[in-house]
Amino acid sequence: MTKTDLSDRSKAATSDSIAHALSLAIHEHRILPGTKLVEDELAEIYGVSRTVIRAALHSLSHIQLIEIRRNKGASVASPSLKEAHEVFEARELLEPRTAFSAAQLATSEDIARLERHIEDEHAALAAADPGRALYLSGLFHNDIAHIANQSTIAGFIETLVARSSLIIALYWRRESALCEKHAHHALVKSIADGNGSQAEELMRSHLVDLHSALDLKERSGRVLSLKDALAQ
Amino acid sequence: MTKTDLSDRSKAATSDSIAHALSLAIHEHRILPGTKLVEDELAEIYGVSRTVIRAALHSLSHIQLIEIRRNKGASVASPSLKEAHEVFEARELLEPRTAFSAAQLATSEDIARLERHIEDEHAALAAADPGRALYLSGLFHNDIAHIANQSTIAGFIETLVARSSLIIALYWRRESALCEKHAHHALVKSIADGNGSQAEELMRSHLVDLHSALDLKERSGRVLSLKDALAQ
DNA sequence: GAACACATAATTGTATACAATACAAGTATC
DNA sequence: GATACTTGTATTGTATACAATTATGTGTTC
Repeated sequence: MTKTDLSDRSKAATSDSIAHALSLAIHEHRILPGTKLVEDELAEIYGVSRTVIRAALHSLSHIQLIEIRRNKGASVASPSLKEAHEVFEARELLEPRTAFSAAQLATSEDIARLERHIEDEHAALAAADPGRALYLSGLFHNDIAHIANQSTIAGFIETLVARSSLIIALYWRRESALCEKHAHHALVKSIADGNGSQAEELMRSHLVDLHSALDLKERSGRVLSLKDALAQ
Repeated sequence: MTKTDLSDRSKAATSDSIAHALSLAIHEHRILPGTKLVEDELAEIYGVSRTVIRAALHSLSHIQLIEIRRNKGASVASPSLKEAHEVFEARELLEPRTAFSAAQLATSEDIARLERHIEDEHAALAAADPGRALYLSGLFHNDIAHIANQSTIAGFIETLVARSSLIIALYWRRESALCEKHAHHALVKSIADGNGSQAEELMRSHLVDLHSALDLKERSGRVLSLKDALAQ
């Protein structure tokens, strides 16, 4: 795949589309924590000027997916262990509530979408694409927050899920992610049944489960070249 | 006060300092919801190019203090009534928890700072500067979140407090803000006593109180000229 | 060979120029 | 007189040029 393919892919890349593409790449662990994001390099990759790259990078820094240090540039954030715990504590505070509300508000359409997420996630795992599975699993949580019709809290959860992806890249312990599938399935079932307090409790235990699957050890963190990582 | 005074005030204005100045002006209701923020105008006021103004505006838009619409520019956000309720619901979910933790972690230094906030707020009210009093009251809440040593959640609360200021500008019903002073005093006392569950409960009822002081009616919303509003 | 100073390159920060878009006012046409 | 069209102005979007800062490499000295 050539450079032209990248820059012409979507006719004119906006800062939003670039931020989204980078975010996706980070979510899917194609770009790992610590990777330097050089403006010129990205500008050439996406076929725009540094101006729009800078806007995209600033967006991502506001949700703490990347870190910008003055005169030093941007790199993919690597949350400390304290931050990692904080993120999951915040999720344990917010998400059980959204699961409760979602159970009361979900339409059959919502349920279908949630089930589709689970299927897609399963397919990604089957296709040996754990990065994509992780991304889809995040979408699942975001979707529940949106079903709960609390866009403010949903926004917070979105950033927490995004940072969770970084945290998982750094501190994940378990090998198999299959544990999640059951949890998500059970959650959807209780939401479909309109059983709010059960959904709340399932979400809480699911998050505690994820939280406890983190470990102190730092991951190796080999870093791909930017161009390869973004050439999807 | 001349234009030069403004642009030379802090030698070289950075996008951060400008974002902070604008944020303060919005907090203190010197700039009201709906006000258009024109880049050229701000660039001249602060003596920098549009480039740095744009960065500042984007920061503020990420915490939803202002709204940027493509090719339409920025204006101070005016949250809908639904958003207003959401913000306070989110605060009712997060802040009682931080109050609880703060009660367990606060040092005597922290307590002193909280008491100083209350005094400053009282002084601002006495000086017939309700905007500043509101800002200081927000700082009080942010401070508690920081004392709780949960920087992730503290960040969320900061944005919620900021948006609360917009909401109060639009939907405030009561005349006197004195009700708050007692609530804040009692909160500090229970935090100083290390009584977590009492602090938690006081915070919850304080927020419910604030929430219930909102009303449907829209406020008049006369808008100052930008230059006057920012010439402090 | 290690530590330092200095020159050079790479990268980010800011200002400015120009292009694209939106808004308003006026003009023509029916 | 109402509507559609055109033109002009204000404002934002993007690219580029240059300044400021940081990183890198090379020699020199001990």
